[in-house]
Amino acid sequence: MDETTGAIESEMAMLLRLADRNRRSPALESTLDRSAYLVLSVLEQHQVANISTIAEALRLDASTVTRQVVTMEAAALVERRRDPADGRGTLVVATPHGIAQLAATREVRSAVYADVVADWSPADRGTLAALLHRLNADLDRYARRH
Amino acid sequence: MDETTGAIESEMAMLLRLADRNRRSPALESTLDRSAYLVLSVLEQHQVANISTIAEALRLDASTVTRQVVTMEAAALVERRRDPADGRGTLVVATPHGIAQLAATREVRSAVYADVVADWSPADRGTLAALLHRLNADLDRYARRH
DNA sequence: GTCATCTATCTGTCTACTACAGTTAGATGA
DNA sequence: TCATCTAACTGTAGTAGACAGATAGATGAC
Repeated sequence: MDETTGAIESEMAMLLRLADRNRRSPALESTLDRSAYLVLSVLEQHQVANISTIAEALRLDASTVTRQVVTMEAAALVERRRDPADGRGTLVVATPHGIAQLAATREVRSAVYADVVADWSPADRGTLAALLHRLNADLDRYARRH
Repeated sequence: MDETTGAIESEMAMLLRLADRNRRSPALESTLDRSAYLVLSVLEQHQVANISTIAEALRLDASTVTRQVVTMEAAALVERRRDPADGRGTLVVATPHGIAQLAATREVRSAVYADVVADWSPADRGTLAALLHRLNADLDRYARRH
């Protein structure tokens, strides 16, 4: 077990804590909560998706996605329709309101991170973004293998 | 709003999701959960700490720490005593069992991350650890300012 | 010394997020 | 056409956390 890996682990533990704390930052008040934000991000890429596609993209249990989508439908962020090609399936699409909320939330959240890394050099920010991207890919691979 | 900041934001959103998912990885079964792990990490540095010190270190509400510590006491991970210098205060110390569990949990969690970044170069791992450290410091500053 | 005020903790209550087990309705192949 | 498979949904439960209010102990001005 090398030093660096231990450091990554402990930084990650603290990062998760602090990022969770940030979730309740006043800046994010009246924006989408994380689950709706992620579901709409998936819909942005797929246009239309069924429950299992969303669950798979976010590594969530389908029952979790069902409930999130039901809540989001009540908030008029998405619409649900029966899949004409498969009567068991539910097709989910973002509403214009959902799309607008996604954009607004993304704006606010990005502004928060812009503030957090305000005095980083562009090069460091680029490196961070790249390493996080790679880390996500590897975490995803790990989750699939286990 | 520059591109890179937007990328950092979306990578962070996904990172939080995937890391949360990892929390339930079979590898972590029968190790400390995140809250106990973090509380014991704080105690490792302070030896003895009262509730507010722990809350402050982890940016948690004191009521949250109270409950975590009560739970941990029931699991024999910590002991609580009345502060002799201040009858309102509660001093918390790790038990030998708590210390052993912290070490074991750290081992397992580090091994998971070792697996995740297995094919990274040592240089890239070092860069990741350093940038995460810096990001944590800046998130912490952000949380304090807002 | 005593009282008003401050502070450390604890309790009550609530929310967000998620999983697992079990049910149901529709699809599908022998 | 029936056994089986599968997509989604419902019931239930657990973790992690906040905020508001209660309580008991500390402290400073007088």
